[in-house]
Amino acid sequence: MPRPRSLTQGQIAAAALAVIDRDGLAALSMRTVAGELGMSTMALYRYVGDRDELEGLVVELVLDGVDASPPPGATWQERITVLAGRVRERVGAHPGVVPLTMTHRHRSAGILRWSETVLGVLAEAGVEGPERVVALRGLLSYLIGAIQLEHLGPLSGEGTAAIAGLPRAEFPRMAETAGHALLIGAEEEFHGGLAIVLRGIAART
Amino acid sequence: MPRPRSLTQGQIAAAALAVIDRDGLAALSMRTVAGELGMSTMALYRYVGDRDELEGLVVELVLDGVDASPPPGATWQERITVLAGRVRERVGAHPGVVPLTMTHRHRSAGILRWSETVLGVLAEAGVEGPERVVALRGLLSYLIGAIQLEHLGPLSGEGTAAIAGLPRAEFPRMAETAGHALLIGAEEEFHGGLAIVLRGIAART
DNA sequence: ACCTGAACACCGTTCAAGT
DNA sequence: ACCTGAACACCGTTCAAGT
Repeated sequence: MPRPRSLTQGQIAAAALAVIDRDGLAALSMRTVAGELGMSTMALYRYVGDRDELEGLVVELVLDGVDASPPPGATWQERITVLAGRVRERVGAHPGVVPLTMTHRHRSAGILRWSETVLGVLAEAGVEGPERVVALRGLLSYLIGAIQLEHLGPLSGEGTAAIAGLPRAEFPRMAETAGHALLIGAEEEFHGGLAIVLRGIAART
Repeated sequence: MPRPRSLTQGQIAAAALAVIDRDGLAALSMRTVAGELGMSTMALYRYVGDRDELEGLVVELVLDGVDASPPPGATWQERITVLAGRVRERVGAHPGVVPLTMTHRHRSAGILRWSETVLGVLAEAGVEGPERVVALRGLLSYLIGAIQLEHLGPLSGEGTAAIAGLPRAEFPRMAETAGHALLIGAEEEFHGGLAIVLRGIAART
């Protein structure tokens, strides 16, 4: 652990995030971040152990920006929806960091506070014990998958193009489904899937 | 597109997968794969356009191994559970490729056949039209998130350690939940979350 | 025609040297 | 004490040359 002087770890993270937002994740390197800060490459190592830690700081910066305060909403379903939407919007504002969020997610105190709030709402819904663990992890799994699907899935329409070119005889349902898929926006899709998970939590045996 | 002679793209993919399985994803490079095949680095470019395409071939090799045939099961829920389990097992057998599956998923014809089968089961369940699109994407989102959480989440217990060290006063629910989480295995967690999604699909309005 | 090695422009990181 | 640039061991990929 180095002892920062002229800069804070937060400023390092902000510079790295600026590089990612402007030039994409592929452009992130110790050299580009140092350049963004107007310092030598090696000076970075005074604030950060290695590249992995730098990535962790970026994820922390993004996820700490997620509002973890008790959400509005008449029902617990509405409140969870607000909470899930906050993560989706925050991460969606920095799509370049999406591939980093999975591996470095645990470093954010903000996302832990967010999880605490989610657990509180689940408790209000009457979900207790191990059932609540499964509900939280299920919710988290959906959230992670949905956000990745939204931002890394199509890759400039390559996926939908592949499906469109499928032989109808062999893939009758996929062809039919592709037609419907065009009518559904990302927002609607996300909330439709989330509604499934929420109904599943509500309809517990 | 080069014209392979002595080797097929499948053999290239198998060599790359062998490197990943043995030494991890970080060890994957054009040089190590070429070495695995006993050929010069540049000879690889006769079979593959670039590194990105090589990664795509590996994902294809893994996902094409997913059985897409009509699954056994008395109810549609059981049949979807079997289908989801096949993906989880196949990917879980090669955890190093997990980070690659998201970006290259669309290249696999096997996963398209799998999706076709899933859509067929959803149709048997009476899920139709845009609702079926949302159900498939929701299921896929859960599957992606759950598999990633299982294989990239803790990172050698770092995550659970972070949660265990949380101040109880500020995170009462997380502390309580962490205790329950220890009692639940990965298998149970996966199927518990999947059951939530399936109940949500069944309980549609 | 197929394959090769040298070379180029990048990486992350180490280390000895500067102030 | 803090910061620097050269250097090392890697990358992916280009290209001219070999058979």
